[in-house]
Amino acid sequence: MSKVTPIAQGNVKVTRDDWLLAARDILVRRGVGEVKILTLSETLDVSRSSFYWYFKDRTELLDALLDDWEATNIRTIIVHCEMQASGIDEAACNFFRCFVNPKLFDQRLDFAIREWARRDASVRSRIDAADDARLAAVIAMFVRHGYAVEEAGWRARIIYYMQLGYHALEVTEPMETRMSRLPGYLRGFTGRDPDIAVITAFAAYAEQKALT
Amino acid sequence: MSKVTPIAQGNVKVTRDDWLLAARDILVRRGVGEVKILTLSETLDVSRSSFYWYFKDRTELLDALLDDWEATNIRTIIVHCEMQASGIDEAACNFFRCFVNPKLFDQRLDFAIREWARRDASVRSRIDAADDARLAAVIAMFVRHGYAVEEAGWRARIIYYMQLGYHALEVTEPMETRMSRLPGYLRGFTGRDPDIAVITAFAAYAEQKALT
DNA sequence: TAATCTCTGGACAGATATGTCCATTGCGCA
DNA sequence: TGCGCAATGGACATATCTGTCCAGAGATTA
Repeated sequence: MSKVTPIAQGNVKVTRDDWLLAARDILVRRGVGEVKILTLSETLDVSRSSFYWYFKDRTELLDALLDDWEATNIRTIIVHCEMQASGIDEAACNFFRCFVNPKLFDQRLDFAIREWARRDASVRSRIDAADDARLAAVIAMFVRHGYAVEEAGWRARIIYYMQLGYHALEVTEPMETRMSRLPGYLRGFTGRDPDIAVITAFAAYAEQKALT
Repeated sequence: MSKVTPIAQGNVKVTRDDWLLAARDILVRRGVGEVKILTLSETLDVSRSSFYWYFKDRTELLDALLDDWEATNIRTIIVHCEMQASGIDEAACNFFRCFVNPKLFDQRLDFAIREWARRDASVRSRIDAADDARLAAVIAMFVRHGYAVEEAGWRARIIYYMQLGYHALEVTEPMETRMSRLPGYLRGFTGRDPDIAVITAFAAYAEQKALT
């Protein structure tokens, strides 16, 4: 009687995706090093051996996580840069909206991968390729709106770096505080989303004429 | 004869600082998770027990690394922001020079700490405090050069984020490539240092009048 | 020379991972 | 109802890392 239903409450089967999701959660919150089969099996309330039915070994799981990341965080940015837009301001807003929407682009996942890359050369080269591809898309966006390639490359780097740095901080201050820091001439834009602050910062910058 | 001189070549004593330096090296290159006493003892070619003479346990070593980081990477930025300067451009250059000089500010160490913070709340609060202190110094710099507090806070964030993002990428492209991407009107500034590119980018931006 | 202090090596115990093997459960289907 | 297979649990072997204990090597000092 003490072992009637091992699959107690949920009675739902643990799928490959469950392992993957749990792993991704740990990856994001604690880093690759903490993605351990033992830990995952405990959160899923399943024995470790079950893992080896779905995956050959830990490496196969990690590879799947990388693929998952590429699907989420690369294509999205590129697509958003290529969206139809009437002017550079609108185009830039497309870009930033995707960067800022956790359903489209998971910045914490992105940083978890960056950390991972520091100790794994193959991951390093994959994220380098990702950065290149994204940057190329942003550059193309500027070029499409009339900037010379040289100038476009420069501007693309400024906003891309700025956006990464913004996320690197994992800014957690409440919306009101952040809003109150905005200069008056930007506050009109900020009704919708706290992170729109970054968008408007760039939009204001982009409005400037190139220096000569 | 097989064990004559255990302390083979160097014959130099392993000091507490040796442990600390080795640990810091691993921390920067591989992350906290890889800072292991066993690994360190192997690189130092000494038995593990020696470690416990200098440190109570692994935690004490990690605490020491945190203190080391605070001494290196916080005070420096603040001091450089407070340096005497004739105008905002010169002041900003002071700020960026320190950010860019690995002897004054180790950005890889900074990111290693950020990664660590993701899985340790106490580290999280220390790096949050560090970011606050640095940002406050940059804001003060702008204020000292005539910007209103609100505007200063805004500008400080833009350059601080941008600088972090620049480092997040661990940019490794050769100097010529990077230089060739600079727009002509900036290229005049770039004789001295590859990373001056970032400085001039900001300097150009800072020259702009506030929008109204 | 002898006593003392600093530091190190090696043995031991215990915690935490990974991966393998195999018996067994329970669901879908003939 | 019973068969077969997808999926799981539990035991086992092994690796890696931490921390403790203690004997003892070397240098320093009395």
